[in-house]
Amino acid sequence: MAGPKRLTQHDIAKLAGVSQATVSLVLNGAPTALARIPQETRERVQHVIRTTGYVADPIARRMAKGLNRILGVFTYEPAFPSEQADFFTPFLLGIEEEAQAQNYDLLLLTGAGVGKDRKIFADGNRLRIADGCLVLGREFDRAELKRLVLGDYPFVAIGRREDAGEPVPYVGGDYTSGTRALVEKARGLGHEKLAYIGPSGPAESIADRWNGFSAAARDGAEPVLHIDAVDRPAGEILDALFASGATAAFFVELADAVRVEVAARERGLSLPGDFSAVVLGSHIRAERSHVQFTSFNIPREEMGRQATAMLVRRIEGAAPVEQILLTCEPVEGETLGPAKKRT
Amino acid sequence: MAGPKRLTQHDIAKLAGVSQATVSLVLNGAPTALARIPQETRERVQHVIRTTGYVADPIARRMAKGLNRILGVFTYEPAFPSEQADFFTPFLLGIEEEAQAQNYDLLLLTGAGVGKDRKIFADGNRLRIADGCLVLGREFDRAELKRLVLGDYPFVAIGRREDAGEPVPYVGGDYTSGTRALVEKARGLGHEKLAYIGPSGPAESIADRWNGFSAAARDGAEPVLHIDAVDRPAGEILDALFASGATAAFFVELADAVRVEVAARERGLSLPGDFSAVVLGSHIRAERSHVQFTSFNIPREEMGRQATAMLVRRIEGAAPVEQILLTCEPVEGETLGPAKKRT
DNA sequence: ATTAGCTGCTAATGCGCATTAGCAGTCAAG
DNA sequence: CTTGACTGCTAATGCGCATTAGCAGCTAAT
Repeated sequence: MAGPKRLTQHDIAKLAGVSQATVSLVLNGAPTALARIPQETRERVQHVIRTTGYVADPIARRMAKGLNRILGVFTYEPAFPSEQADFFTPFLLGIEEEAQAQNYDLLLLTGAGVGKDRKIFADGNRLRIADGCLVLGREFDRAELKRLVLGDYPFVAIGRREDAGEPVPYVGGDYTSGTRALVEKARGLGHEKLAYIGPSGPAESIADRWNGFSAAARDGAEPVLHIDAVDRPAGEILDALFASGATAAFFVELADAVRVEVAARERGLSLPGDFSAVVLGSHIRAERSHVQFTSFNIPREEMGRQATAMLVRRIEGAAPVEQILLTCEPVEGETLGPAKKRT
Repeated sequence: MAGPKRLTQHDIAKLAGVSQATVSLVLNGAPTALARIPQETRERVQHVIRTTGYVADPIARRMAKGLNRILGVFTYEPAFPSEQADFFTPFLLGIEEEAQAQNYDLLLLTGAGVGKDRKIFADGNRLRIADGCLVLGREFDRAELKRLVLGDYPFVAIGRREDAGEPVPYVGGDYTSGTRALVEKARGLGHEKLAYIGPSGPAESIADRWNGFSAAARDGAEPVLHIDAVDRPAGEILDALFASGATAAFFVELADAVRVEVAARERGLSLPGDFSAVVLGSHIRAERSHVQFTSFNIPREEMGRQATAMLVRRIEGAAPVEQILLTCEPVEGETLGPAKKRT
């Protein structure tokens, strides 16, 4: 059933003419213990290890000591499918980088459920193979999050998360401030009637954008339109936009902005001449559109890096819960201009 | 962080007034063993389990069973940095999908060396943490491959590999046939003088394309130009192309084809009117060019899936070495047309 | 000569579970 | 009243490792 059986420390011990305990000590004994094993013996053991390619079984290691220098990465959606890949890849890049720097390996938890129905705590919960775990995904299962928070397994979320019983450790992007800055910029350019186009789900990332928008809009500008449904035809959105008298439109999704821009162009309108458009987040694939939208940047790689560092801190030092929001720098772009006077 | 110590079967046993073994049996004993535990006892145990919320520690479980259900993924280049991401992502997608289906987790080996200097057997090598391993990358280190093949650690390469001491288990793309088909198609359109533009390294993927090209070209068409160096200016390549009298150019790298096409357009030439161009492989990011080149598709996702399945077979059943080449379907494109008569 | 201290190792134990051998009791058949 | 079969459970072991206690042999100091 099981393929060729693994080498064990016992095998190494026999080959080196020592005991299993000695092999373990050579491998990772405390300095005080190591000092009592002469150079000669250590080298003999090391040599056998090197020639056989022996590596300690992570499961056993974790069993005995509780740590194995492996970080789990759990994604609520499969990480690589092409629609998702562009979303997850930058995070993974940052994570991989930092993990390597900290000398941890990454265990990609494929989850038990198929496709969309992933659950952390599904069958036999393999989570604990790793020393700790990063959790990412657009939508979190609140019940699972709560269970995680209340448990004693170290984890860090990527993306801001509301308290779930207790505060959730996370590294997120400061969408609220990013959005507010853009709204203020628009106001500075004379925009007084603003449209908000995007979903309004319970997800924190969505809520933050909306909060930033409405907070900034309230004092100075006027939100005149809020289109929730995103599957509406671009032409319809455009119509609503003009009917409302808005001079600037804030899009949560780049895709919507692109669609609306295309529709506008077809009508002979241009941005930002006829109206301004702002996207609340960085473009995943900028090259798909030839328009460089005004927006803010989401520092995904940096989020991955910092989340990883935070997780390691929690694993190694039982650090207190931290919550970090990274600044989302504005992206100048070319779709936000002075407000056009309408009649 | 603070939490009561994890419950163990021992705790459950005490609460239910039975032994640890009984708890384990109730939880997942063989039917024959279960038959000997009366309903009443089972219910008592189940009740305690339910009220305490006990869940078996998956680590200990795997430890006892002897299987980790972890697949390693080793890449010869870091997988996520953006230049590489487009290359690796489709493979990873397939791998993740199949791993999930087979209920394995993925261990991404971040590699010891940073950047280009990755080695599988670098010391501190954590390869064997996993039950088996997938190896991918454009260029393999032959010495390492040999060591892998001769060892008894289950692995599967992605991409065809020459024997290295013994046959290498792999799942690759059939570039030879893919290339041959395209050459034959060109011949059918009247192309008799063909150019081959691309490197000719030792890598199997490169060799296969060249073999397919020269085999197909030999009977019917005539290879009249072979440009190895790829860093030459596009204009120069174009000059050489015309000087040779070739009516169709076969590019190994999409990037070269794009450059040459741009240069041609600048000279007022058009494809496939003035000459035909064929790319030997699928476009990683087609949208970067507005020209849809005639080429063949590399089924990267499927390669990932099948390689994963093959690896699982080897791990679980010690299956014999398999070598699979997947068909690379032609991509019609718009750059291959009838040969133009030259003077 | 005894003690104390050091060196170079190893035996033993436990992590939480799965699994097997087997014990004590009951009951029916011979 | 003995044997055998069956019932209802438990003790014991091992998975591969980390870790601790401690043993035997030696030297230096008292």
